[in-house]
Amino acid sequence: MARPRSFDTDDALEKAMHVFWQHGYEGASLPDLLDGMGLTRGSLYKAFTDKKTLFMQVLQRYEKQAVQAGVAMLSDPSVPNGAERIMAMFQGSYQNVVNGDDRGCLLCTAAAGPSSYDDEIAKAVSEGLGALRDGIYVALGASPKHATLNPAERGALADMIIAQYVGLRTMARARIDHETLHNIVRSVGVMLA
Amino acid sequence: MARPRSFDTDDALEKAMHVFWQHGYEGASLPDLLDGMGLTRGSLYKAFTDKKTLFMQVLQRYEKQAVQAGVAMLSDPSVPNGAERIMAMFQGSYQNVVNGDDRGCLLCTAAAGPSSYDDEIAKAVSEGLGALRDGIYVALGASPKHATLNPAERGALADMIIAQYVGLRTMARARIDHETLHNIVRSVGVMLA
DNA sequence: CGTGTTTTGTACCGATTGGTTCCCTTTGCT
DNA sequence: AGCAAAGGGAACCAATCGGTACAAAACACG
Repeated sequence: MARPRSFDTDDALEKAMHVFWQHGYEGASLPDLLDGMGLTRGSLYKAFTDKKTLFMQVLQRYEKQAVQAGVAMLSDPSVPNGAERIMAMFQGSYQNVVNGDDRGCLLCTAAAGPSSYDDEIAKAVSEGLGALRDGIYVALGASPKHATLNPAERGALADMIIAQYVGLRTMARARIDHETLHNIVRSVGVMLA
Repeated sequence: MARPRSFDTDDALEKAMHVFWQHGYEGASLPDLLDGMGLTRGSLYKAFTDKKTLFMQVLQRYEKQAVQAGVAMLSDPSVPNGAERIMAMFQGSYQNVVNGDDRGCLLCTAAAGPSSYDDEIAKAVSEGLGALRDGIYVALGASPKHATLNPAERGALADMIIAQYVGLRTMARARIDHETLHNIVRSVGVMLA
């Protein structure tokens, strides 16, 4: 019927995700996105409506990708002890920093930023963190030490662990020294052991 | 010698702090600050050089005020059990939210924002959180259950608790539902008990 | 090989950003 | 009274913000 798109939408979205991941929602300017995605204004607006809509799609993608990866790790049956799965998640976050990636977590950055005034973003962030929390809840069920907790207590514990996770990744983004970050992970391990 | 200032510098700084607290560093525009501080561009730039310098002074003020208040609470001898002091800090943060203040913690917001690319801000944030961490460390020393920990373990535990604190306040800013926030505080209590 | 439809690139838009400059007023001190 | 120093207000600045308009280019289909 007409001229086909010369770029892959999914690929462009992936690139946009990395731009937002690094600069945050407000910190990512149109030129930043254009550069990172490798396309021009006309194409971006035709394909993604506007910056906010693009960010919402990026958030959705991040959830489907990073969050689901975390949830998968948290319900990995090849690690029988759920507490160890949770530890693996924290250690993975720390490893990211050691490997030079101190962008933190896109969701956590958005939580401190646009979530405070934009209801849509707040809702998406809340859902993403909620999914992670549920994954932790499941993992706790596979931990001998915590499986005996009643659901309310176990849920509250999952909420607390999510808070630790948000704290860790936010502090990583702030480039807090590695030793402190390592201590956090280590102490989480002690707490769950 | 010359005309004296018609506004109180300290008072203006206090007002600037609240503007930054609500909007974050990047989110606070000059007009926002001018309105909130009740002065004009000329006066602001003459007294505070520029936005960044103003923010650094605000950060310093926040440390001298909010952080020191937290540290004071954490070393309050009228509460003999240090763990209870830590709990009081978490409960205070939750109470803020219940009372309608969901601005979170200025330091935590800065951690997720400009700290990622501005070394000066990162340093100030790191120092502020460090002071709070040291306060927690001291409080743990006054907790029967934790005083026996060796210094390294106790320090690592303090680091972990700071991460929980950053997480809690960041999630508060993202307007996560009160029940979840309450669960976090409650579970911290269970953990420390 | 047109023709119609869509993408693409660019020029452009008004609004807003942080920051400067200027002039006038107000003050303190001699 | 008069001078020097500083404050206050507003006009002004270039740069950048997110977003739009439009013409040219590229493809699918008859």
